[in-house]
Amino acid sequence: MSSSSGQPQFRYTQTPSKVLHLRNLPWECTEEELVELCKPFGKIVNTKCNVGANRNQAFVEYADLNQAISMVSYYASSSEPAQVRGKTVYIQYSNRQEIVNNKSTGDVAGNVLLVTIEGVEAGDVSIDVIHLVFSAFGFVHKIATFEKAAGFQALIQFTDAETASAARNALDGRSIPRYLLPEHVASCHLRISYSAHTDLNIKFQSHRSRDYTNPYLPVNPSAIEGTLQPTVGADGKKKEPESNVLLASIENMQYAVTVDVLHTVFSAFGAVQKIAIFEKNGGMQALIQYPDVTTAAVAKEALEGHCIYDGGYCKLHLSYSRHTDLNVKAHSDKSRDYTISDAGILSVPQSSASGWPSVLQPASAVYNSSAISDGGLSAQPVWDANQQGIRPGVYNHPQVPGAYSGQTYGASAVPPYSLSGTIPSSSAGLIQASQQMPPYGIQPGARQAAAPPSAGQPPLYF
DNA sequence: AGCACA
Repeated sequence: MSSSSGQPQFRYTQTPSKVLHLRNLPWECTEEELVELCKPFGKIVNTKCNVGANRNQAFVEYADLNQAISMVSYYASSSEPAQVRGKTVYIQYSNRQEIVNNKSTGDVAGNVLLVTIEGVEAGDVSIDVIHLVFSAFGFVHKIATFEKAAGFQALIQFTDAETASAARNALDGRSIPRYLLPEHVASCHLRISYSAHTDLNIKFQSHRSRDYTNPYLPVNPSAIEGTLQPTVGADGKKKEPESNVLLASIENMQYAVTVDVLHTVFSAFGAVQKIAIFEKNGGMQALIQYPDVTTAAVAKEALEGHCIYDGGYCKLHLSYSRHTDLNVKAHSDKSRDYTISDAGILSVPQSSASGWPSVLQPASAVYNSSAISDGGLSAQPVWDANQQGIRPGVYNHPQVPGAYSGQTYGASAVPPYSLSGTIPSSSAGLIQASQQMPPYGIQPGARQAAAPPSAGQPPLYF
């Protein structure tokens, strides 16, 4: 019904409030960054960030209404939009007059944690992965997982409330390391509270529940991975069926990744037919279509976990798409169809039979970061298409023990509790040291908005 | 890019 009183306010008729509503924040935005953005305009008395389905909204409450007004009016007339990590932030008055923070109300510490694993489906995170992550804090007695409206959840029973709270404090708001997750999962944040339970009643060992105190508990036959379950590898990761189309998610995207950049990178393995870029979960993803599965598999194998840019920037995570033929605009800033263009567009050499790219840079340049650090203004191109330096050795050992490489975690006694809400801090160093991808001579973002950090502007993540 | 569910 069309009520006149309870009607949501129209965009341009919002009454000022000392609470501001900020949208389009990066999902990993911290309270500090929020305060940094807002404090020039007045005293901030309260914040609430990572709000909304995508965790990309926030609220900021000023001490005084005029301070909120000054921020809104400043950015209303500013030529530079409000930004956090390069993303334009949209600011408006909240339709509420104060931030309601119910921080852990009635949340009594117990020995059982209720963990909501956000952004994943039940099949994405195995119970073994959950066990691995939480075992770092003490003996995990029992785990029960289930799906609710809130998403995929798990009850995790520890010996006592002290252990449980240690796990909660360390892991709440953080993310399960990527290497423990299927490649298509962009982010996976843990929201942890205490359960009212003290002892879980686990009936069967199954893919949904586990009792580690009772090895004699029967295995539920109906709960064993059956025909409807996705193919699961030995490491418990879901395996997508192979495809000629790769899904790339790009982590730590400090520089603009354009269609052209992706084309350069992925063409090293064969003719790229189509590319489409889109936003998902606040991050960037792209679909890259090859003519065949084999080429896609080679590209996936070679590029997975590698970074487009030196220094851990624009790290690629690849999985097989369900698509086989993309329907994209022939030429836009977010997509390209190379199959219908003029002859000669497929100028990049086909991949050799060995599968190794033929356009790679000599290894000496692998650690040459000039393309980035001098702002892309380097006089000599870092990469020359005519220079056919192939160094397979570089690619034969892209992984280093302990790196986030997907196979080594089982051996590692210490889980990477760099499990940061943003980028695993240890990850950057590993990449820099060993997991680098050759710089394909890409000039970042064609010198557009996303200029690389200059000397006076250090990268954010170090 | 569009208002918080603990």
